[in-house]
Amino acid sequence: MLQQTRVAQGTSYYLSFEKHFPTIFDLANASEEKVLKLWQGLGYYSRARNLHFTAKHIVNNLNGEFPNTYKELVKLKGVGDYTASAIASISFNEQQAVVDGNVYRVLARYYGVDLPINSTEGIKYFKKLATEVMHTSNIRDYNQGIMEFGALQCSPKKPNCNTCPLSSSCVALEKNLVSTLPIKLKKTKIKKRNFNYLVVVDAVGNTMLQQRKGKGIWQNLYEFPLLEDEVNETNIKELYAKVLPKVEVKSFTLYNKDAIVHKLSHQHLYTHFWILHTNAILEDGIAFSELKKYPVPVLIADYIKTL
DNA sequence: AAACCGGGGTA
DNA sequence: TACCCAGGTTT
Repeated sequence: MLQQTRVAQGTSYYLSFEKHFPTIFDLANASEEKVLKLWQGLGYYSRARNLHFTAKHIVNNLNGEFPNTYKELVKLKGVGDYTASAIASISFNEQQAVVDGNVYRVLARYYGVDLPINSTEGIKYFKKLATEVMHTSNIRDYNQGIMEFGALQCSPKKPNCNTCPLSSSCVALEKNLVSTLPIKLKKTKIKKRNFNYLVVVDAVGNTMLQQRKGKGIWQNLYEFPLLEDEVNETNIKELYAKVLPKVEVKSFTLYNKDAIVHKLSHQHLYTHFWILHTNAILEDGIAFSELKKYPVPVLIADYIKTL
């Protein structure tokens, strides 16, 4: 749950999961829709699907017994090197060094390592370095300590070098490289997409949602029928049929003139909502008051709130 | 190796 | 605006 997510952001979700799923059996027996609903707003939804998959795997194939070694943990879907190391060391006292974003920063600065932390070579190098320098006498406290040190003392911006107990032997501080380390390879270019959501209102005031399938963002979450084209007041009358072939629409109303820009880490979504009134009665219509039961992206949840 | 996958906080 | 977050999986 905390992968690429601040503790402060994830805490309320953790408490919610703990309450709804007190045991791994409760999680395994839940529907994916319920798991995604409770995850709504946290992002990186594959984590929720992987968590759910792994809960079912442990219940059905591992006799409900949680793996207790790094080697077995890292086989679980959604569990990589960091998570396996964290669980193995903190929960089971196994000698495994964790390397999260904090540890990369502390090690890169203290030892003056300029290998990119997101390169294949860098990942391998830092794991080896972390393993060599770890304190084995109390691995669980050491691992949590170095992560906390990175979060509070050796922070990404404006680290507290003037009060740092390691300042006398920190290579980055000596060479004036604190602000340049760690080095990270450039991220990929952000793509722009045009989203046009069709909010149907039928004769009895119901609307409809569709579930996102296949690859791409927001897998298995719900949204209004989507047109990903350049849509305007004129061509909407033809284009809508691409997603709503069976619905006869009597009026098209653009809800927001200026695009709502929803920013993901790798995509910017320029979004328009269209209200489509129809005299028909939708077969799979949903009352607007029922929309809150469905797991939806923040973009959709924010729109529903404004209604 | 590079791309993909969210949302929010911070300087 | 740019960067980062108790990363992992897929292409």
